[in-house]
This record gives sequence, C-alpha cells and structure tokens, in this order.
Amino acid sequence: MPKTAEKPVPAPEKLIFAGVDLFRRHGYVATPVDAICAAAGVSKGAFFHHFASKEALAEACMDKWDERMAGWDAGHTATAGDGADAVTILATYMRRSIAFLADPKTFASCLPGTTVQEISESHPALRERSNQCFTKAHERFQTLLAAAANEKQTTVDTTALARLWIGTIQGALILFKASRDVSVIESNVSHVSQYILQQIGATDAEKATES
Amino acid sequence: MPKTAEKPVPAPEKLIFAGVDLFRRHGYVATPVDAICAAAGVSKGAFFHHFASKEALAEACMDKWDERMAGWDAGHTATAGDGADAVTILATYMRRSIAFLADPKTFASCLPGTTVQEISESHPALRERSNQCFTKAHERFQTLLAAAANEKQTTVDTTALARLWIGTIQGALILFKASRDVSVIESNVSHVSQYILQQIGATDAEKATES
DNA sequence: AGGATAGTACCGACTGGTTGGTATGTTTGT
DNA sequence: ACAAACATACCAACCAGTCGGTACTATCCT
Repeated sequence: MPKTAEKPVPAPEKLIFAGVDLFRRHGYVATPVDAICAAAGVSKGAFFHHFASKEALAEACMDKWDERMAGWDAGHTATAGDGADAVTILATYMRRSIAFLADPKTFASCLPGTTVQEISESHPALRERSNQCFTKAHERFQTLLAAAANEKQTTVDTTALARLWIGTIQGALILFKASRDVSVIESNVSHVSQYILQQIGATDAEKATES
Repeated sequence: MPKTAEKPVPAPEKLIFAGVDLFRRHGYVATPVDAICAAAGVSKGAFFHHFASKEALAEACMDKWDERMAGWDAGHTATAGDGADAVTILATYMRRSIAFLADPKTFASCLPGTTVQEISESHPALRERSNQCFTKAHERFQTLLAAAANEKQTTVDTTALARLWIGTIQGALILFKASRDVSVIESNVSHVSQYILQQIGATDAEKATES
C-alpha cells in the first residue's frame, strides 16, 4: 500500500460545511453550536479551538457561501461564453439561475438572506458580511448586464437593475419558505428577467433563448 | 373627576404591541418572553395567563400585523377611490406604498417576512400564519390589479403579478436590512410597479401619477 | 540516537447565565 | 364569595464558551 491517500477532511472545513447547512435551514440564532459539532462529527473542544466564537464560524460560512456562488457564476460564463453575444449570455444566465434556484436539492434558502434578517440589529459584523455577499453577487451580475447593454447601445442603470435581480431572488425565496410552492420562484424571477431584457433592449427572439 | 376616562389598555394588547415591535427588530427566536414582558410593562405571570406559549403570542402578533396592513390598504382605497379610474387607483397605491415602505419610522421590517425565514422548518403553525399574511396581502393587491386590467381590457395573470409585487417588497426589505440604504426599497419597488403598469397596458401618462 | 521541549489538534466534563414555562399566592371587579 | 387578572419565586433544560488534560508531531540539544 503505497500511500493510498484518504484525504482526512480538516475539522474547520467540516464545521463550515455543517454550519452553512444548518444556518440556512434553522437560522443563526436557533442553531446551537452543539448541533453543528454533531453534524460535522467534531467535538466542541475542536470547534472552539478553530473558531473564536459561533459568530466567527458564521462569518467563515458566509465567505464559503460567497465562494460557492462565485464558483457557480464562473462555471456558467465559462460554458456559455464561447462566441455567444452578451445579450444571449445574460438571457441564458438568468434562465439557468431560475432552474438553479427552484431546485430544492441545491437551493431553496440563501445563507446571507436568512441570516441578515435575524441579526441585522444585533451582530454588526455579520450584517456586514451578509451585505458583502450581496454586493459581490450584485457586481458579478452587473458585469453581464453592462456587457449586454453596451452591445445593444442602450443606456440603462445597471446598478439598479442588478439590485432588482438580487432583491427579486431574495423575495421569491421568502415567499417559497412561506408557501412551500416552488412555482413562486420560477414565476417571480422570470418576470423580472423579462423586464431586465426589455430594459436592455433585447428583441423578442433574444428573450426566448433555448434552455 | 367624573371618570375622565383613561382607558386602561388591557395586557394582551400591550403584549401584542410589544411583540410585534420586538419580533420585527430581533426576530422570533432571539426575542425572550421576558423582554416582551418588560417592554409591555407586564409581568410574566400575566403573559402566560393570556397566552399559552410564546408561539401563541407570535400567532396573535401575526393576526395583528395582517389587521394593520389591511387597515392601511383600506385607508388608501378610501382616499383615492372617489371617482378615479382603476388604473390611477393602482398607480397611486403603488406609489404610496413605496413611501410607506421606505419610511423607517413606520416600516423597514415586515413581521411575517422576518419570522418565516427562521421558523419555516421548525414551527409549522407559525409558518402557516405567515403564509396567510402574504396570501391576504396578495388578494387585496390582486383586486386592484384585476380592476385595472379589466378597465384596460387586457388579459394578464394577476396572480403572478400580485406575487411579484409582494415578493419584490420582501426582497427589497432584506437588501435594506443588509445595506441600511433605503434607496434600494424605492428603486426596486418602483421598477416593479412600472413593469406591472406596463403589463396592464397603462399609458405613460397614467404611469406618472401625481404623488 | 534519544531525551527534553514545545506547539498544535483535539477531547469532553463543567460553568454561569439564560430561557420557556410553572406553581403558588394576591389583588380586583362583580 | 368567586373567578378572572395579575404578581413573584422558582425550575429544569439549554446554551455559548472554558478549562484541564491527552495524543501526536516537530525541533533542538547533547
């Protein structure tokens, strides 16, 4: 047996993974440190060895979340970017986002969105992290938006439209959590994506890109 | 002193009032019963005399919230309803909603929206109440929408548009909580109100109603 | 080589404070 | 007198965070 590597996932990573999952499902306040440890298969001693506090773990989770979302965005543009025009890239990005958001397996709850509501007035550092997640996602989307607008020679407030996109997703997720009806996500987000394409000046043909 | 009436606000009402306020600001989980009692100036014994549990109070708060929102909606339509056409009523309703939502004194946090995120997976009864609040608000808005669509002889999915309206508000409030920037609310909600009016088939003149 | 030293990762019993809820008694309106 | 409306003291469970200790490895001194 010549070192048949069996990577021993380090405790911090296991804790972050479990934290993201539990915080998303039960919220920051309602998730006890013990539950995170149990889910990660790690002792409490190890937890506080690697993280100064529960809040510190939450911050790390937020970073992880942003990393994941950035990865998803990058993964998309890498696939669709080959030779396609900017409007098509934007349109397919939005269409794929809908499918991604509506899939209960991968999504159905946004970490910063869930967290910021509870801790907005009590944990300034965590609020700031949540805001950063939104800002980063905003910027990534705005890039696609600006390219499309430039291609169409239209002058639009890409900042406002990007905020609308992020906000629509957050709102749709809340309505989903209340109603348990995934169709809200699809309905709301696709309405807004139509509106955005229209503001950019896309033709009807461009709006209806293949999946 | 011939009974110079000084209505002795009953304890349940005081508790509901304080509950709505605290739950909105700190969330359901992070708000201790003691804090609600202190804010209401009521003893803990009185609390559990009137409410079976913390969850029962939260349900009552949710009802109170719905009542308030319904009152606001009714108050509006009573003012604007005199002889005005349905499209104008809808347009001014949405415009006034923006001002209402963006005013930190009266709003900046929605009780069912804040609550449902935390308790969606742990308190089914509370989740159902939150959903009811959304449904009721949805129905009230859909009425305005249907009247306007009927007036314009346009066929639109008023259910979808009403969900979009509610969702947009929820999303805008999350982004506001993260960024502390009220302009997100104004920006997002007015974009969607433009979209809705456009779907209804309103003229540009109708879209730009006086405040 | 090998023993002392030090640093890192980890364990789990424990602590001090908090929480939702209760038990028991007192006041108040009728 | 009797019940509803309160008040106070209390409890068991729970929670974030601590602390003394162990196992393992790396480094250094002789």
